[in-house]
Amino acid sequence: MIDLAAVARIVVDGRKWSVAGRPRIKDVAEYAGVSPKTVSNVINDFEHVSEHTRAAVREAIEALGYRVNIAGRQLRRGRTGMITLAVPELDVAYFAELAKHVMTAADRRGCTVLLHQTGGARERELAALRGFDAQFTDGVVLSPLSLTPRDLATRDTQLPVVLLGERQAPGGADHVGIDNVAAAREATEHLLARGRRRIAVIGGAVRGRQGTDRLRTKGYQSALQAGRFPFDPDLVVPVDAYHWQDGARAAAALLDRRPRPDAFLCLNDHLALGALRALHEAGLRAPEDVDVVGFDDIEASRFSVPSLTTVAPDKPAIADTAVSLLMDRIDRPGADGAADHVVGHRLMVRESTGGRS
Amino acid sequence: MIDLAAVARIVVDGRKWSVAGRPRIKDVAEYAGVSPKTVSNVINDFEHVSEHTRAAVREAIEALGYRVNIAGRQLRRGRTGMITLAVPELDVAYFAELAKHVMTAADRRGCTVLLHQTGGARERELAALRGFDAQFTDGVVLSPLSLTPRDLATRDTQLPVVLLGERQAPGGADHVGIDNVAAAREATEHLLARGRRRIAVIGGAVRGRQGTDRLRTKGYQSALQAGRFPFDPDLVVPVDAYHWQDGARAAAALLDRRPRPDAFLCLNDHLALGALRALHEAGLRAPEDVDVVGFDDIEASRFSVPSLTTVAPDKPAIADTAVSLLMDRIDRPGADGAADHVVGHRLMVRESTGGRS
DNA sequence: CCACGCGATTACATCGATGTAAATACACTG
DNA sequence: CAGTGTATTTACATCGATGTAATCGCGTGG
Repeated sequence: MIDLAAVARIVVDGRKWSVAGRPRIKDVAEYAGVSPKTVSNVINDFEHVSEHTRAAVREAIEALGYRVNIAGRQLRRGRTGMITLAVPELDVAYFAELAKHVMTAADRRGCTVLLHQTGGARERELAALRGFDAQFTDGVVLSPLSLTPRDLATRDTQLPVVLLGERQAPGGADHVGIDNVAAAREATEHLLARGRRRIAVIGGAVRGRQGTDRLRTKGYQSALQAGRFPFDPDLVVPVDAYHWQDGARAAAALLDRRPRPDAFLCLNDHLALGALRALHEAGLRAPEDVDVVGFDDIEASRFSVPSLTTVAPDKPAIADTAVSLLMDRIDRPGADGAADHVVGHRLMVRESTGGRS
Repeated sequence: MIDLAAVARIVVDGRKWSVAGRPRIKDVAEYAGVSPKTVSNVINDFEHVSEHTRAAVREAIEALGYRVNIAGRQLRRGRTGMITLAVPELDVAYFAELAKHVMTAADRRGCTVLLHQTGGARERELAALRGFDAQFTDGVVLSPLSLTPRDLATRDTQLPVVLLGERQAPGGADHVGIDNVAAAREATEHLLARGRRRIAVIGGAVRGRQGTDRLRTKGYQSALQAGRFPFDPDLVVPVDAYHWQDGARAAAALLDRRPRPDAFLCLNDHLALGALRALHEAGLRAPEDVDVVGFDDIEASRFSVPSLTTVAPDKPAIADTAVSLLMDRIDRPGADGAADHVVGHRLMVRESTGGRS
């Protein structure tokens, strides 16, 4: 095959241009009457460049509409200015909202986000730790579901990683999340305070997953214990996934039990919204018959009928902290041990547990 | 500064490795006892490589855990294997679901998706057309809100682009979408068949935006016209954005009118779900008091209370068609005029207009 | 007046992969 | 066995940007 780049170079306005129609650093250099390196120096704010030359180069850049070729820079520098965000599923609203915040945070720091879905599969999470074959990325923010602490311990430590969700292996990698135990405890205490005594946990301890479910279940137990209420393991029901339908199914099954549970602590909002739906189909209502609480404070929870009481993690803070931790790692590779950041959360009391809005 | 690459090269198992800890094509070549180019030939399935050499190279790749450096390849080939998907907002469920499908479709074709949010701002949509400065991407799938046909006409045609949503400029760029006029007409006819006569359009003709709203409003009018019902422009209410709260606000205002509208045709599901919420707050119910219809068939619409009648576009088909069109453009740059693909849609009748599920 | 120092600029090599063209190996014909 | 043709393999240049080290120019102190 022919060398496209060489052949397709065409002459425009007396100058040569590459195929893509983009001027190269060399073109700018010629236009400005300096060497390519000097142009590079101007671009990268090297200090020893005279004001005069700097102006000339800036003008040339402007005139030609030059932009650095990232592939070239990356090849030379080993950096791309791109980070990867890997979440289980984008159509889980929490992750979509989180992604939005991460992209905003990254934008602010002048870097681009590559988004990946893992589907919660261990294989794909491991791929994320490797940078997805495409080592096009300087670092990874990963929200794992199936990763084991061992996976983390044996990972290639060359690629900076920040984990979201449950803290996996202490010291294994930087981590950002809320205090899930405390959050679940508060939610449970809220239900207990409202007189609920048969509180079911929907989404507790998902099979084969190392998510936040264990921590939240722990917080639930701790609230019961603190109030000297009995813990009934049968009330902790696992689900296959964190979607509406899983919540609806689990709730429907629970509503058939006698005595009937009087509250659902759902480990995310989708499950909770599904549970609301199941209540509706069973001819029951929240909060009159059953209280429902969720986690994540996705936008839908504010507008459902009834609106949903939920634990609101500080999503902007999670995103911001994660990105900033990651950038630190990228800038200083051999830095000291892993950090563990806890961001705030808040229980939003809404109609599904007797709130007003 | 020192040359990191040169200095940090360390010896492992008797071989040299680059800083990133990754073997290069040269390392594989040495290990296999062939030239770098031969390794490249194996990687790229060049036909004239003997079975024997091929096996040896494969083994070397395996043994060293080699992976191609995309920056190097991109620099040489001018291709990244990455495409950009630019949508207004990820936390609008429709776009999140669409993104999921686009990523799946791209994955299937062995390419990676860079995701961008435009916020619907013209500036950022234009940036998308340019490949976001980062010319890291081979092509762009863009779901525009504010772009004018003129923007399209004057765009740099070097970068392949596929548009989603409303067809902008015929011939300006490839386009994929549903037949919005027909879809809105069907939805309206459904409401008319149920005896509704004062059908309000929530989200009609958003200010300064060139979205699908105009087409859908047109379909609404055409249904009225076909049934010889009068068209009342006051029933078409614009919104600021396509979020729950906008739908809730618009619906609340409409419910105060006398005579009260007896149906809401909402131009997306979020607006519709917000409208359901407003009904609830006004002590009214769907479908008893007011019918509600949405667009997009997001997952939430199947689980809301009541569940939402909505127009379901064939999202997998949209994503698949868009990606495949884009890949075609990328493979054959100078190809003929722009294509215009219409994919299917279907009215999902649910509880909010008297359906059963 | 020259050596010296310092800031500004440039030549050159390099990052990793691959297209081109040339070289080599190999088989087969006459 | 020379000659021709085909199948494999390789040398080399190149994509664009930048680190290193060398060079250039100019002012200053001895």
